[in-house]
Amino acid sequence: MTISALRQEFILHFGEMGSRWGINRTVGQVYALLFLSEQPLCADDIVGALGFSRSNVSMALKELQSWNLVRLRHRPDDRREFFTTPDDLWEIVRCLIAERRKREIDPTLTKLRELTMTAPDPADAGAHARMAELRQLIEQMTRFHDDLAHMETERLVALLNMGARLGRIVDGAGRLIPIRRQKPS
Amino acid sequence: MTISALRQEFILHFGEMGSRWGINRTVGQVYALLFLSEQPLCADDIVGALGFSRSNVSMALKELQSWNLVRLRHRPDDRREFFTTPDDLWEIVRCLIAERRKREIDPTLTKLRELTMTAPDPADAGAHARMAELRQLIEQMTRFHDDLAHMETERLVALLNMGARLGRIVDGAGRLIPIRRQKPS
DNA sequence: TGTCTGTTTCAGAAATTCCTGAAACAACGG
DNA sequence: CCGTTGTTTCAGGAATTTCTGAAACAGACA
Repeated sequence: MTISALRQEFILHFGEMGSRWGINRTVGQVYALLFLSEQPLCADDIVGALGFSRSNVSMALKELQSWNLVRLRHRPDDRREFFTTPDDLWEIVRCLIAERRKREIDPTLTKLRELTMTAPDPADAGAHARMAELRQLIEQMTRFHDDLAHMETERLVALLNMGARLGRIVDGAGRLIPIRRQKPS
Repeated sequence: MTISALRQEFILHFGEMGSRWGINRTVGQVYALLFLSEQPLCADDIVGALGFSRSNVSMALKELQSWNLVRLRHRPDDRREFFTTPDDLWEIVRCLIAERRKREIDPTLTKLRELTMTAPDPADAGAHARMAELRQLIEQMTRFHDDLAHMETERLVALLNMGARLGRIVDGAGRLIPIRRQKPS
């Protein structure tokens, strides 16, 4: 399979960024390929397009599935598995945030709870307090994320687009300020 | 230097999580140590506490400085450099978000702009459109982040604490709904 | 200038992660 | 039961990243 220069460059970029994003080159490239592809692709399509080994592609697909970043499709009279990415980009963003939280935040929160739930040894009072403070902050942020995660995309996007205007609904002391309907968009 | 079991466990955890967070074990441990420490520490203190080589610690400190996660201190009549983490956790969160954006998002945004600014070759229309869509979404999110980054912490925390109630200020179609002052906290 | 105290750089050793090809496995149809 | 088609596992080689010790560097001061 041959790939246009435009696609090629996008795919290579995702491969390079992969390590910064906590995935590897193969996973990055496979994802980029699927993201751009109009039709679902099977593992061998990907091997043909990117030139990785079959097993490497298999691993990459498994990894992407564990991230919930690809959807599995089947065709009638075809035993092969075909893969796509969700069309809705916001769904992708939600997945990314949820997975990163699961991998990068939750384990630390668990550890912090474990470490701060026991009574503080006086000699460690400072460290204990600092951990408790961190734990509290992370809990506050994850609670907020839980709230947003349940919200419909339209509402989220509306909030997003309010941008700086959001700040106007609370005063400097964090109290709610009554607002009036703005110009309807 | 000897370290209590509580601190030890926190530090080791940060070391292990380091790779998931895009830093390495040394950097993670050094950061954790500084985070817990009541006084500023110099490089040799860190070597003594963690047992890494002097040069490794030097590299780690440089890396932390590039992330803006540590502050440099000097003592009168002492040429050594001492390091601390900011006391304000929200300042740390801001740094983290800003730096991750710079490393993980901005390069991709640049690449997407580069790839989508040229007219689409008809054969690539699909891929071009998908990239444009992604670019637009990222621009929307970074614009939002820019807005929030300028906001004072009190306001941000207030918004954070509103959580799900935030959703009530926009209706399903994304239009602003007038709200009344809630019970003053 | 020489030495003392501290930081930085760098080549290569050590450790880790990534990738491959081969073999094992699994499901299906004849 | 066997062959066909597809997926998964795994040992080990390749590549990358991390870490170290030694040497270079930089500034202060006698």
